[in-house]
Amino acid sequence: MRSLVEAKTRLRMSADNPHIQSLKQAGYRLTQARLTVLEVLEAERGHITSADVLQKVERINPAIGRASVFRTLELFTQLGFIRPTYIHTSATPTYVMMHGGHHHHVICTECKRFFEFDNCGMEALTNNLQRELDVQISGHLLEFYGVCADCRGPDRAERRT
Amino acid sequence: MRSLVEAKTRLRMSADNPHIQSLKQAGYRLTQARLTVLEVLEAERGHITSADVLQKVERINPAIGRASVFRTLELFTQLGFIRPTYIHTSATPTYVMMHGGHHHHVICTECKRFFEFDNCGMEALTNNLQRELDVQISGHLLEFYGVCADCRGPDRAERRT
DNA sequence: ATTTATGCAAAACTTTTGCATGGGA
DNA sequence: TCCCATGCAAAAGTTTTGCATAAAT
Repeated sequence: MRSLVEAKTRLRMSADNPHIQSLKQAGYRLTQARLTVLEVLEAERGHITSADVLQKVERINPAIGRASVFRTLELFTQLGFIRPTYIHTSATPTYVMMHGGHHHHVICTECKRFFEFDNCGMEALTNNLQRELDVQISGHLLEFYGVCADCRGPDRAERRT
Repeated sequence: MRSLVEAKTRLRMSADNPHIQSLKQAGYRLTQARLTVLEVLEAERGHITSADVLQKVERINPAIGRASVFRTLELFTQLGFIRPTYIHTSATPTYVMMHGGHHHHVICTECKRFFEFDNCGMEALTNNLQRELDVQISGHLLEFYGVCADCRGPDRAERRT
């Protein structure tokens, strides 16, 4: 009881949080597991592996079980809050926050660092696809792959590693 | 020996296959494991889980081991032939072929069917990102999420499931 | 009060590793 | 011939399940 209020408080009042609103509207209960996972995701700005979520959730509230964390990640994925993507390994995905339903980044294939960006200019394409495929589109993920300046070397030489 | 020739034959002569060329140029050997995984990926048009690759490879050549299949999937990912993406479950990724370094699809979040498309119009954005972030970009993945016509119901009613 | 969601712990999978050996160049 | 890549089998992780109980509405 008291912890639940605390969790809500850490999320800066449920009324202000759009994800909490969505959860409620979809008929899901505001539980500690869900609020804590949400808190962790928002604190990380949404780039985090399941293992990290697990670890951080446990740190905040050791009473929350592993299974609930996985169930929550799946629920949040279904609701479109987050999207799993494979960055470091194919064994476990990295979850990214889908702010406003979309997310864009450039991943360096060498060092795995990533750079987020806005202004993807997908509005026209979204509209075209909706019309042509008759699909009601709610969001998208756009990722670019490349090699960052650091990994290409300090002298910009295009050396092969 | 003989099987290797057979594997190459099934891939319609190595000389014609751009992936085989890339493998060679990068200094990797053309082994049965690699050629067979490539064959499976190309036959599936590149949408396939690791479990499916494992199964199909074993059907073609039972002598190829599990570990080699995973090692090959990782290698192909590094080389940019394929990209792991999350479609059905978080337990295992689905690999998509990155033809020409890129891939685009729309996934129905209800039935998980997907629709591929071309003409993403990413050239301008790619150039901008290369300049602004100083990253040498080699490819991209663009996925849209939505609900397809079938899942929205036959009468186009926007019913909630 | 009613259910939904949970925690637990085991089971079920998936992926990775280490090392001797085979096969490609 | 050389040494990269493999197969094997075990180890290491990760995710899921079943069920009694807690807790959110």
